[in-house]
Amino acid sequence: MSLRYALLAILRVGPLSGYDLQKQFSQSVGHVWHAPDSQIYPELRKMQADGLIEGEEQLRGQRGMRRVYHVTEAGDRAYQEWMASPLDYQRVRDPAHLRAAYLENTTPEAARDFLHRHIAYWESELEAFQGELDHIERMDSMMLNRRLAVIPPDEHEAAIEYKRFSYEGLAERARGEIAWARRGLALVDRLERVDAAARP
Amino acid sequence: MSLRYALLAILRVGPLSGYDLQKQFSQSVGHVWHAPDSQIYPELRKMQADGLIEGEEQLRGQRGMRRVYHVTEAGDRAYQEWMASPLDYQRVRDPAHLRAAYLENTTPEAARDFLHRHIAYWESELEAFQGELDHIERMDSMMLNRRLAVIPPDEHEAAIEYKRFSYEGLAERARGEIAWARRGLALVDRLERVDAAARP
DNA sequence: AGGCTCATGTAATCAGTTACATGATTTG
DNA sequence: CAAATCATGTAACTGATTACATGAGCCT
Repeated sequence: MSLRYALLAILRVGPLSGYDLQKQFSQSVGHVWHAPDSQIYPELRKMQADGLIEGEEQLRGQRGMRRVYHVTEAGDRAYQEWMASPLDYQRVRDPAHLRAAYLENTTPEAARDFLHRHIAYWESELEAFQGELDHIERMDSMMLNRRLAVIPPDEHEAAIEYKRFSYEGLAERARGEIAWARRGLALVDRLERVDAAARP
Repeated sequence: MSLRYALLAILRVGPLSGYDLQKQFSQSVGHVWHAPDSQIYPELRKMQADGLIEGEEQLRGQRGMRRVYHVTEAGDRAYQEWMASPLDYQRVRDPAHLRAAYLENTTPEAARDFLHRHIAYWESELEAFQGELDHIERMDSMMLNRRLAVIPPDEHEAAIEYKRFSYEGLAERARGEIAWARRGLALVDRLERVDAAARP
């Protein structure tokens, strides 16, 4: 149920159309919370029905139309309440560690393949996180600048630091996953040697 | 869709009733993949319909009944195929890092509260992982011993080592989250001091 | 007799994924 | 005029959550 709060967080900075929101999502916040357009549009409608946001229809050209949403007072309150409420941690459901726990059930080749893919996946994630951190460092993140434009200068540091804090946490997790999978590869090698020694 | 493979992984070791399976789940594998009984029973029925497992009705006392499932050849094949196929990484959806990225939108108190809860959550997870690692170390894990009983002795080491590998990865992640949240607490403090200095 | 554990589910709902569907506007 | 991008959705399905529902057997 965090989707609506993710949307509110972005909309609070300033009104956006569903389309623009979706773009922002796939960039910045998308690294933390993915949502396809087919989920965003209906959710915006529901949020409007719940009074959290309001949509304003704007004409684009002759017949083109777009709906620009802004956060209502009730929406802002709901967001604040969410920020101050305890997060509900959903139960673990970790396919990678599930598979890792049973790697002896497959061939060394399949085990290595799994671990190589795990490394590739987290390396690409890490690259994305690093990219965001670079944006923050160079202050050219579209999102961040939009946000900084609407808050007083003495709050800029906090906005920047928390964003960095969040992405550094993600980057560290990615590095941890990569290091873990590399140790896994070493383990596969070692067990294969043990196995070869046992049956000459 | 990993639930059925998690169930197969446990059932492959030996036949179990839905009830026993659920118990095993909530212990060992449950740390990696949570599933409530209301999901396990229907899934077992579906797996039977798909020919992956077979259930045998057993009487318990006069009228009591239990269905003991075992993996079919087709189920074993499906499991092997899954183990050799690339894992599908579902998109990120991380409420904690989402909130962290926007902590400047709330009060220092709420920010600290969030971080304290994050630490408490991951400390309890870490304790569970450590507990499992201790079981593995002392070789008194119910699950592990069940597994070791049905595989040849020269494969014992692999079974043990992969389990350790998996849980060590989880424990490390937990430690990472704790360290990250502690740095977050220090950041909240620092920003509060900056803020206090700015408006005397 | 009462409480615990064994044992098995159904029903309603929600969140998310995938595929499909359509059309206007801008830019080269 | 064609292609890219702007713009908005619907429909079918899957996987997971929550709440409800029931009853037998075992131990004290």
